[in-house]
Amino acid sequence: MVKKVIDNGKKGVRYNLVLNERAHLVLHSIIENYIQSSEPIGSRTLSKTIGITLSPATIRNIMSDLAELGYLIQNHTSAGRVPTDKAYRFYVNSLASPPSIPQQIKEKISQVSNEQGSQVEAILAEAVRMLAELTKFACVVSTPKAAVSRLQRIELIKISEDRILVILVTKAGVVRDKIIFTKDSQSQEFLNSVAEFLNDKFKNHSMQEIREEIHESMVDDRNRYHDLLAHAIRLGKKAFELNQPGEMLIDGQMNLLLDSHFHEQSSVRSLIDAFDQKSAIMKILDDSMKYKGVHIFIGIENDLKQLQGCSLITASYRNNQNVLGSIGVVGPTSMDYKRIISMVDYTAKILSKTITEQSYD
Amino acid sequence: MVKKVIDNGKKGVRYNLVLNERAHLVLHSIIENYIQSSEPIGSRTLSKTIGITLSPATIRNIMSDLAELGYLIQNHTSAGRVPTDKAYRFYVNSLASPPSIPQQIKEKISQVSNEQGSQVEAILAEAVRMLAELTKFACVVSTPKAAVSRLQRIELIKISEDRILVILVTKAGVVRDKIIFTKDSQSQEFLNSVAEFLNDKFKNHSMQEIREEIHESMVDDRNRYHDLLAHAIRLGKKAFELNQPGEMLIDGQMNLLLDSHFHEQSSVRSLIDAFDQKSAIMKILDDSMKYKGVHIFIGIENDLKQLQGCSLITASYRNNQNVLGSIGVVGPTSMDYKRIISMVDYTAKILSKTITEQSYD
DNA sequence: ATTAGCACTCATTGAGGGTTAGTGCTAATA
DNA sequence: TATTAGCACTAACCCTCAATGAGTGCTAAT
Repeated sequence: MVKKVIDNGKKGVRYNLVLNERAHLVLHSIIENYIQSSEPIGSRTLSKTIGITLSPATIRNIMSDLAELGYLIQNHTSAGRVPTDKAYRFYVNSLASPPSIPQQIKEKISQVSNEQGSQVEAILAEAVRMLAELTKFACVVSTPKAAVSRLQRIELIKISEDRILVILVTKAGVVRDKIIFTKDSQSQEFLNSVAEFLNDKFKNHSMQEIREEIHESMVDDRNRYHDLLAHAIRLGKKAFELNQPGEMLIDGQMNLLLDSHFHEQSSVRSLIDAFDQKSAIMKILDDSMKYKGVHIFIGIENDLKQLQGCSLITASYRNNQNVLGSIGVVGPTSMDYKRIISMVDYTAKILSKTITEQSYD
Repeated sequence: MVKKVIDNGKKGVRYNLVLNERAHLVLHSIIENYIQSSEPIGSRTLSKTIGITLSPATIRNIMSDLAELGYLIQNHTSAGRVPTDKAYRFYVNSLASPPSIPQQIKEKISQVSNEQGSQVEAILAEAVRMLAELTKFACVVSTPKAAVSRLQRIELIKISEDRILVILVTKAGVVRDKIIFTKDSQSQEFLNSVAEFLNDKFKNHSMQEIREEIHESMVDDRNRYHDLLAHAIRLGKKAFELNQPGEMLIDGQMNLLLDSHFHEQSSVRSLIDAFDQKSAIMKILDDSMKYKGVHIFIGIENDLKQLQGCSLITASYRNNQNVLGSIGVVGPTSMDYKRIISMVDYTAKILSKTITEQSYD
């Protein structure tokens, strides 16, 4: 491991692995140039576009240092330099929190579901589509986690002798339905009573809480002898368990295929598979819900192999009470971070606002 | 327009524009070769692979005739021949109704939702995904038309002072929900009565019928003075109107992009747009519901410009009572028709079987 | 009616050569 | 001592050109 010493500007004082201001500027400039052109940046080109006057030779020296420090690589001896993932990390860290965003884009994003009475899923679908259209990359959004969302109402509908359709409406405005089976057939009237009972008892509780409370009720022996209660517990257990794993909406996958960065590589196939499986990307979105504001995963930082040529930019959205989910953009590591970050950030904000307004409170 | 006369085999008798048996064989062979190799077929190659002994020169003569009749084209003078859309039409017409299908594939398709209690949408999603995986093309399926499906149950849920969540469960097993607005706030109890009234009156009626009956009730002045009835009619009108336009599920679009046939052309972008808009493809699926069994749209036969490089193979699925929707494959005109037709046909059959079993009757 | 033979066409491939954008190193310079 | 000019060197890119090969259409022989 080579440890290169670079002058930090102050005469006589030297630090290991610290770049001076000029080196920062050069690196910054290389990255922005590369993001624009997608072509290796040479010393000559750079000396023209960079603000200060600096000869190609000097730039070459600096570039050589940056390369040794792992910020740049050369594809072959006589080619320009290309930023590494480390360089992009440096770059995004140096960006001020969400860069400004053109008014025009703002207005476009704001159009996401100003229509009254849209369901949450529809709003999310529209948002992810809009974001894909604006960014020209693939976009994903996770639907509100069932576990944290609060019950608005439950309905039990008898659809055949042994099947009951359960409909759960959450405060966040999501409707979920599933079918459960019973051995002993119940009348619709009885089911209505059971549903009413569950509504009374669990309205405004989170799914997580409900599951726990039901579990507690089950261990309490006394409840067994109360017919309605016993059925309510038994059906409730089935109704609230295993609320299907968090869903994810995807849009604009096509954009990636048409993007020259991916077109060249043969790794397209595996990238698509990653999207098909969903679970891995879902995990990243879940992760990102922990962070406040925009969060960025760059290339190699992704656990998932197939995503290592990509960067993910995510932001969580929420209603009054909870963080509900996360929206994100998947693109090449050399994407225009400033632009995309501001879009993701703003979209998440609009999403939060819209969903809060539509909440059933 | 040249009218070529070809010997039909019987000495001395000649018909206009009728191919003799040998010409049929040659055309058939060219098409099957081309489907396999995707490369222009030359006379030499063909004379080797075709069953009967026929010199390249003879084949050249026949090919020349076929070209004049519009079954083959040459990209340039010294290239082999390529089948036209007309040739594919000839080919599929000559195929016996659904070709046989390997047991292995059969079993795979049969796995589509043997899981109990799946919702129709989930079954369709699984079927379309399976078909995309097997065919390696893009696949689409239209969800059951709301208009023809019969009401199993309606629920009205008050979610805020001015919003009511309507849930419609159809016999076909589809759950639809939407939000309607009211000016005058009603209690949940009252909504329950209204729902009960609507259930009594309209259960087993098709959406189409219900809309008509409601319309009739509205013009009957006497109903205005009955409070429950008046509300039921008013809410019912909103609840049953404009059941969102038929949905369509898509899977495997990526397969098209990775397919060499499309990769070459620059028309990929417009094809994607066609999928994004959905409406045009939806229309074709709707069309195809009229036909019994498999139906095939080849290249130029498609009204939609963007689809003219493609063939669509569709088959409708149904339950006991109605044709519900249509499932289809979109691929290049040079697809392996035998293989795809059998798969689409079998998938539609399995789909019909599964959905009939899951129907709420 | 069929086929062998021949001249011709055109896409594809690979080699050679010039051009260009880039590098690293060294010596001169401010 | 930091910066820069100069120079030799590299490798991708592009152009041209010739050889190759799969294919054709036409004509004459079978």
